[in-house]
Amino acid sequence: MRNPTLHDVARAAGVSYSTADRVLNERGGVAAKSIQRVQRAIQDLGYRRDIHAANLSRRRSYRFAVFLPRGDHGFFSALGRALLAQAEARAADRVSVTLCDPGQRDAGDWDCVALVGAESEGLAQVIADLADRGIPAITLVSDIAGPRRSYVGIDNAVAGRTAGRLVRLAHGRGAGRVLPVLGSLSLRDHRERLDGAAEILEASRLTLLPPVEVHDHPDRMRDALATALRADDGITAIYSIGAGNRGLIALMETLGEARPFVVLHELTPHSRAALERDLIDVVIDQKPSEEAARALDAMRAIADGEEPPVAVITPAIFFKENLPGVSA
Amino acid sequence: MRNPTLHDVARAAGVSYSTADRVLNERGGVAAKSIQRVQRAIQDLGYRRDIHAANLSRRRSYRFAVFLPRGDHGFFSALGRALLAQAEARAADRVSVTLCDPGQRDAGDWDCVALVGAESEGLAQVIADLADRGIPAITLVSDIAGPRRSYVGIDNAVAGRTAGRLVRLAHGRGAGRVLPVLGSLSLRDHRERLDGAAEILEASRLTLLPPVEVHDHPDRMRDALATALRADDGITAIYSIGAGNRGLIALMETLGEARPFVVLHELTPHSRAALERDLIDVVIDQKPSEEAARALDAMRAIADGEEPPVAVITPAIFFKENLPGVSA
DNA sequence: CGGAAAAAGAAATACGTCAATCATTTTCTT
DNA sequence: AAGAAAATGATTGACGTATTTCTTTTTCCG
Repeated sequence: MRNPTLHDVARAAGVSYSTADRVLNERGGVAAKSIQRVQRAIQDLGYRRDIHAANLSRRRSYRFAVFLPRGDHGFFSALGRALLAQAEARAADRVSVTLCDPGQRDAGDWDCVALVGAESEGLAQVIADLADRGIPAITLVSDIAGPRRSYVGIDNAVAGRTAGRLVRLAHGRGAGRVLPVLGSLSLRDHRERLDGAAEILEASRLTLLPPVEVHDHPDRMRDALATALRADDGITAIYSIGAGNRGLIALMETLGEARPFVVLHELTPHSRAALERDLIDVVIDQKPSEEAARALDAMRAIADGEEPPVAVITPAIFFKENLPGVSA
Repeated sequence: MRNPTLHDVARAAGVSYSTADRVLNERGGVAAKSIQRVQRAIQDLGYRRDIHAANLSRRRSYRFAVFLPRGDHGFFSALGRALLAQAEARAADRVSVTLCDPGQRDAGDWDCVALVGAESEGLAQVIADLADRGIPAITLVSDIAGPRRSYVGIDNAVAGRTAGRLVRLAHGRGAGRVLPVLGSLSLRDHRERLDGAAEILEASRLTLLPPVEVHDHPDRMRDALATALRADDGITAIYSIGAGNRGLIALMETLGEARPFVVLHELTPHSRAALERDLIDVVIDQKPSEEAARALDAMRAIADGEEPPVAVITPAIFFKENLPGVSA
């Protein structure tokens, strides 16, 4: 009943433990036919290396680095916190996470690193650098062009379509004008969300207005929105694609009952409070803690030489009515 | 830098390894003052037992049992599959899961068991029985009254409120009549969902009709719905709380464009296809695979003598537009 | 066939914990 | 103070794998 050990494999293959070990760990210096016999035995017995015993023996720990954009970019700081919390929770599994600054030259000896995919910056350089050093990498939040890598994050186009669907739902069969607000059109994720929303709104009686860029800044958000609403009193919905929602919320507070329907991203204490106070209608959340958990799962699998599980995170939709309790 | 071992603890406490071990594993026969010194050292050094080394040494495996209602009750069979899949994925962590029939007398030697909370059946008996044998238990899907246990599942009241919110959203400021369909009013989760939905609809211009009981049966579902729709042509929305949705979907197919707004539970191949074909509007999903994962997390923590993490699962909301890819 | 190289085997130590045994020391009883 | 009991210490061999060193056997080549 017990799982077979490498000793069992060796016995079944009719070779010594040493040889089985040499094959398993690809140490070389083994005749082709021995390799085959061992692999055959591994197959037959369904042998799987006991990864915990192996880790114990080689005193291995999982040293992961995550490069997050610096600054208090709401979602990224939440993700950073979630990653550290997850690492703490997995201390028993020998997982450690270090948050790094993407600007800085890195010379760490990592088992795997995670990067936030963004086209700007010298990211391609960093990746090439890592590849040179034989360090595997995954991307977070937003995938990146280039050699295929494992990706953990939400599908931004799906998020945008979800927003579009919610806006449509809120309008019933009626008409309306939807104002998209985003950080910048040069940000890939923002563009993807916008395109996703546009795709859904196209087929309806709703008009998607040209997007306003507010560079994720609350004050600009507030001013730009106030201006836009003054200029066009037919706006029935706002889709806030990026950050800076404190400004949006503050503005909604001044409008009272007559405010447009509002969809925004990321569940934060602010957006949560705004939902509860009926200042906004829907929050689409990327679930940083789930993303952190899946990212570590993927990195561990890669470090163990396994195939990382596919992990596309379905964004959560929160209304006032289904806010999670204290836990999340 | 390395984590302290029990040897380090013993040295720091000025006792032998044996004594430290006796304290750690509560083997008894240790003087009070030695106990204190060891515990002090554990504190000071921040010692944490290497659970993997421990498991290796005692050849431990996690033997879990899950009692699921028999029959092809859509969600439960999905949950069962998810549990087995999760167990397979955690084989490296020595996790094994056995699905059991709640009717049968059980004499297994489990490290932890999970039960579906339902008031009926001799469940209280089973739980008492387990307690006698010193086997810890958690509840799934629907919590149960009685001594506090760890619970993993969605909050059905929240799910119901979510459905209510979606129905309201779909009606804008307009009026409408909402028909709830459920398996039986005697099922706690169904009642909870209904109450949740009622709570949200109350404050609106929508009327919540008396619920129809269809006993989770597709044919009854279809007939009952057809009858109801014929009798009341003012029905603008249907909230299907339980199972048997194949019947609902088949009926919608015959109605064409004029069909009411439909919210139902559980993402299955059927409901998924119906979403894609615009036969229904929203699916609220309990995420069986996530529930399985969290359940195993909780069971493992309990078996390791740790505090199980709180895990209330926020139901996912699916439209046609945000259906997950192949993976989920 | 002889010698070198390649392949295979044997053995030991370690990782951190568990569990058991036996010897020794300390503490308690009366 | 003697003897019993309690507490402590010392030691050992697992668990399944990694890793190294050393020896022995096999294979290959000229």
